[in-house]
Amino acid sequence: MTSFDIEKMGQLQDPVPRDGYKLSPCGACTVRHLTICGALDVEELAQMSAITSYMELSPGDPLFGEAEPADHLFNVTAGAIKVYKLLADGRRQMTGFLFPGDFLGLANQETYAYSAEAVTHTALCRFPRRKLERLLQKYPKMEHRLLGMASHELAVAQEQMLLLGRKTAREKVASFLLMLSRRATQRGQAGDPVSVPMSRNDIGDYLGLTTETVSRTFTQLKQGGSITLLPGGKVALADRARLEDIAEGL
Amino acid sequence: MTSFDIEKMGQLQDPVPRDGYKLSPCGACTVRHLTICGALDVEELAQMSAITSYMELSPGDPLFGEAEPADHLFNVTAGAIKVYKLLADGRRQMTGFLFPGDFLGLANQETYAYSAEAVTHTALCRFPRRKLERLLQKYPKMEHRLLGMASHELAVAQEQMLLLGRKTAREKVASFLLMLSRRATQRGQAGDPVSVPMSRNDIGDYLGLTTETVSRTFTQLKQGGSITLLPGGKVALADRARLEDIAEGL
DNA sequence: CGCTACGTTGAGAACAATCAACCCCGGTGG
DNA sequence: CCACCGGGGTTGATTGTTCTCAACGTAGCG
Repeated sequence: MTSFDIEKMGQLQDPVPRDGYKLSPCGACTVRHLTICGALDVEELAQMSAITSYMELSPGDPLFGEAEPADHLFNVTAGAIKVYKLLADGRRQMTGFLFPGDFLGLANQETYAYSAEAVTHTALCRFPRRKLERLLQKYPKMEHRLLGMASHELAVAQEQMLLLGRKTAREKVASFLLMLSRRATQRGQAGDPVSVPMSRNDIGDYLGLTTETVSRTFTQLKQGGSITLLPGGKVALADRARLEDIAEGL
Repeated sequence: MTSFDIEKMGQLQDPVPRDGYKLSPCGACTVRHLTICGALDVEELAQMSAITSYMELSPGDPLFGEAEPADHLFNVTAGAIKVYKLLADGRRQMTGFLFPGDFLGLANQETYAYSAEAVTHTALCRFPRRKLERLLQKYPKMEHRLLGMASHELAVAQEQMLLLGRKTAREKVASFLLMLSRRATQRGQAGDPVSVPMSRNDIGDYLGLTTETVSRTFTQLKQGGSITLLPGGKVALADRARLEDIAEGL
């Protein structure tokens, strides 16, 4: 599915208000302040709108693949995207999960360095790379904002390296749940029962573990009283302080 | 040691030519094209020079620590820097090794997100953050270049996540040696015998392994005919094609 | 009403960690 | 001069966390 379908929005995690949506979607965007568009004045926003198209993805739909021409950049407005790299034999490393307000598609090369695929039903804004670059050139403020976002991504990536290289399974899972909770809070969603929309297998590929180990570790944290597993892919952080300690290796 | 000492330069890996060094060091900089300074015209370069100071570090000297105020940014001009994050109990994850032409100190926060320390005798250019930011504001071209560098760092970080999360010890070490070789070539140094200036322990902390496993894996690659260990911390890539295959998991 | 995908749990295997010994080299001081 | 010391590197024996292989339960869907 690549066209914008207002009727489906009701199913999304973060429904966008209908009022004036088609004419000025950015004006109604609830996650604008989180992303590159948050830096813009009215005129700039109008120019962004002019080059933006909208799309939706169903769970499992690919957004783009590694080594494809990097012709577009995207902003997630609802749902969740997973981003990953593969080895020749199929081993997969998730490099990130993206939620509303997150930006993706930055590529130094002419091709994407990773693949992206929808986790849930997802809505995105799409910007043609060439046109966005012209805009960045015209409005250095936007490029400045983008640099800030890239710096932040870099810090997150380094934190993830620490997790992958040096944390135990238990520490990894605790860190993961806290990360999801913090990010949900940042975009104004519930941080305590936290929504965990991705599969155990996806989580494993994000944490450098197998499905089975993730499952066992959830069970272990549950039996230790740190978390409660709720229906609908929700997890209650029964003892957040304890989870924080576990995540830090204490 | 924090002052620039021209007499010591002869000991460095990448001696900087003396001609006109003190007056216009940037003009003589051999790694300028690799970094932010490569985008500049004469006038801009003069302004960069005006805010730049120079420093040297001996092996083991700290450059800055995690959570310190991020008051400066740096450019490595000779030697090697290691960058790492720590867990409370001392577990360490190296997030990168920096060589001549590499840039460090980008921080979204007011504090550094990691620690940096010299591996070998190292020379750096130092830029006060505030002053550099003013320059970036004045010359958007510089900020554009910086965004390109940050995007590249991000791609490198994702590759490293794939390594940490999904590669075996053997694949990690092969990937590491090839990475060192490629980067040496990029900055115009020998790519085969490749210089490996850091300790086994540092390598382990970079690859998410222990010293012993790194050592054993070197031995194994040596006995398999893929590499030869040379004196002076050099490694010959006896069978590069085979190393490439190993690194990719084939 | 099966079928499939996902999650959980168990048993055993494997890879890397840990604990330990030893070597080599360079520096230091008797 | 040389014995001693300490750090880094290598190798060996053993342990242990996580992976692998396998079975089974459950929920959603055709």
